Amino acid sequence: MASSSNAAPTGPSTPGHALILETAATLILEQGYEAASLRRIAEAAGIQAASIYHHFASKEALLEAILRRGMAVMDEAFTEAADLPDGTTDPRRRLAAHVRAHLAALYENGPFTAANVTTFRTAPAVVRSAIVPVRDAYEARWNHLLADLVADDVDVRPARLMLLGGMNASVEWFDPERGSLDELAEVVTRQFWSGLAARP
Amino acid sequence: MASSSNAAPTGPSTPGHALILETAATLILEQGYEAASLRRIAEAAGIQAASIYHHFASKEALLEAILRRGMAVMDEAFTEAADLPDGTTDPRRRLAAHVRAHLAALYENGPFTAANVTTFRTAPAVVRSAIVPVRDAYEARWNHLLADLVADDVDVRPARLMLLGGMNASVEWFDPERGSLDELAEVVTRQFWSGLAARP
DNA sequence: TGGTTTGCCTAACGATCGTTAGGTATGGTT
DNA sequence: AACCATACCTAACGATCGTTAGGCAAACCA
Repeated sequence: MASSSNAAPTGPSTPGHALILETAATLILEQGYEAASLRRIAEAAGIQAASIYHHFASKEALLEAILRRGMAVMDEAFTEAADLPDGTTDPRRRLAAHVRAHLAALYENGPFTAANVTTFRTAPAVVRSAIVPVRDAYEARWNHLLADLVADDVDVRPARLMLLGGMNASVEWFDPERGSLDELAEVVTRQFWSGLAARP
Repeated sequence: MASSSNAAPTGPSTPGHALILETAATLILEQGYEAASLRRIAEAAGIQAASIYHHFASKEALLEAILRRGMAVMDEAFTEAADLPDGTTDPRRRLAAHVRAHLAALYENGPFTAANVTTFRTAPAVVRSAIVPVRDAYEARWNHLLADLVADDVDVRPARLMLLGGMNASVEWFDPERGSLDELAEVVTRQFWSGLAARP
């Protein structure tokens, strides 16, 4: 294999390149990968469909670039949440910071992260297997975090799946224009950490 | 309007009709609505694409029938879980029964319920708005249940969204052939009811 | 037994899909 | 001034899409 890392090749990042990427991510998020045709993406970006091929080798390559960037955003958010301003070790605080970071990535960084959540499952096999290791790495970071917060003998994987599943499902109902991201993060954290029974 | 209820028209339910429905649900769940073409569905069912139109008016009508049936399955499961054998009123028991029922509907009743989870968001607007009231009714039942289990002044809606989101997200990783549904239901219930902090 | 309905078929329609070939204007390099 | 890569364009390719028209055989009803 040519590379031993999952690092994104980032790409040229010229204005045209970035515009296509952003437009495609928006439309794919809204309509799904198959329904968002290259002609519709091109029209929304103000260019011709064939011009996309100057920047991306295929529609699948375009999707992979979108998903890869979405994962990169989430990974950066996790990293930033990991070093709290003061050297806090309070488990609930640390959890809250990462929850807030994941939700922020989902809603503040354009459609890249959200497209990751909604499109991955039905993406072409080639694309999916290219992204799988990146996904696994991100989920492993969550596993390590959660394992760090609770007793040693707890299997945190089911809890992680529920937490990420619950947060990601919020893209179906949460509107950052109408609701507060901080409130959402607080509700999610409280529910996940203390459960429903402990609710005041 | 012709009807004032959300009841499913059930349909003729002849063998051919049912086979198409089941085959289409499977393929749409696997590949998504757009990617699952009528020709592929027909081939998997052993008929010709045009023959589908003898049973369904359009591809959209086919999808709507699938989603409607999925919702019906979930609704029945909820109803059955509502009357516990003994007249139990223990909140956690009641919650556990409904969690188990929802997960069972997701995994034991073919691809109809799962297709509902994965396909709804990007379904054609006509189909989506036809299903929305059915969805709302189901979610309202959960709201009432949860409100019944906790103190009166608690807003249970965020908790419900996280619970259903977490359970539905399990279709991306849980394999009923390999894992126990009862165990999954127990883990979900415990996590949702008591939170991570209370975990032994 | 003749007529009608049911359940599928073949064949084809126009539209749209991802993709390719080849051209053109622009802007920097030598 | 000659050159060349960049960033788009127009035009078209074969394939596939949802859908329609019309036929044919078996089953049901009179």
